[in-house]
Amino acid sequence: MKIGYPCINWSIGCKGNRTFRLKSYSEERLIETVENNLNCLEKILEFNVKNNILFFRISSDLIPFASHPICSFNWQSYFKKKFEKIGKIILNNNIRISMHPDQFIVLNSKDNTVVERSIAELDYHTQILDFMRLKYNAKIQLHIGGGYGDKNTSLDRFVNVYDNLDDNIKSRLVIENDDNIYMLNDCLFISEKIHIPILFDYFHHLIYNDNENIDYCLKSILKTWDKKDGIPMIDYSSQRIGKKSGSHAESLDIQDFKNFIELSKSYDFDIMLEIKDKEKSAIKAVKMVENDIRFKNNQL
DNA sequence: TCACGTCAAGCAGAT
DNA sequence: ATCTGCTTGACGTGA
Repeated sequence: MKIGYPCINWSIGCKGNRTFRLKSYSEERLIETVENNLNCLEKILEFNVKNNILFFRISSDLIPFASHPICSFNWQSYFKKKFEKIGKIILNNNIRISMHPDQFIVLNSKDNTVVERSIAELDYHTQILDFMRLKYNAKIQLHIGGGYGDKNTSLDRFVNVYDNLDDNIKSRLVIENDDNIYMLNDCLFISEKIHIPILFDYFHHLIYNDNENIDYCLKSILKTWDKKDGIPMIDYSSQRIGKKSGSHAESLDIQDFKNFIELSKSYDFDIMLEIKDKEKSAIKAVKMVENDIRFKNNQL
C-alpha cells in the first residue's frame, strides 16, 4: 500500500501548478511557467521519496492551456528531456502516479463541443504520462459526468463516447464514484460494459451509496483492475467538521483513518488522501501505517 | 506590498 | 437568479 496526496506541496516553497491568465498568453510565458512547474514537480517527488510518500497526483495545470486552441507551441518536444528525467525518477523509485482532470471534462455531455474539448484535455493528460514513459498503472481518474435528469441515457452516452476514444487514452482512464449522481453501483454497471477500472472514493461513497458495505465495495472494484493497471487506487477523505457535507477535512483524522485501514486490511490498494494540508497528513498517515505494520510484526 | 475581483471550460444542488 | 463546490486558490490590476 502506498500513500499519497494531490497536486500541491505546502512546505517545499514552490508550486507545480502555476498558471496565468489566457489574456496574458505568450509562448515565453508558457515556457517560463512550464519550466517552473516541471522543476517543482521534480522537487516534490524528491521530497516525497525522502518521506516515503510513493503516490502522487500530478496537477492538470502542469502545462497551462495545453488543450486550448491558443496553444500551438510544441511543448512535447521542447520539454522532452525533462519529461524523461522526471519519468525516470518516478520509475526508479517505483512511484505511483495519478491525474484528475477537472470538472469541465464531461465525456457524456449533451453538448458535442464540450465532449470534443474534454477528449482534447484527456489527450493532453495522456501525453504527459506517455512522455514520462510511465507504465499503464499511472492513471487518469474521471467522474462519469452529468445526469441530465435521465441517468440511463446519460450512462449510455458515456459508454458510446468511451468506445470511440483512442486506445492510449483508454489504457489510462479509470472512473470514480461521485457524491451525488453516479455511485459505485453505477460505475460497476459501466465497468461491466466497457471493462474499465474503478477508482473507489471512500468519502464520496459514505455520502452517496446503496448501503453496500466496504468489503463489498473493495471486493467488486478489485476485479476491475487488470494486472497491467496495477493495484486499485482509492481516494480517501473525511468530513471537515462544521462545514457542509462533502467538504474535505483540514487535516487527517488519524483515528478515522486507522478505522478505515482496519476495515480494509484484507485488500491491497494505493490510497490518495484528499486532505487540505496535503503532505502533512500524508506523512502522518505513512508513519501510522509503518507503526501499524511493526506492531503487527511484533505480535507474530 | 497588498486587497480583492476575477479567472477557459460544466453541472447539480442550495440559497 | 445567483452562488458554491468540485481535486485546488492563484493571477494580476489598481491603489
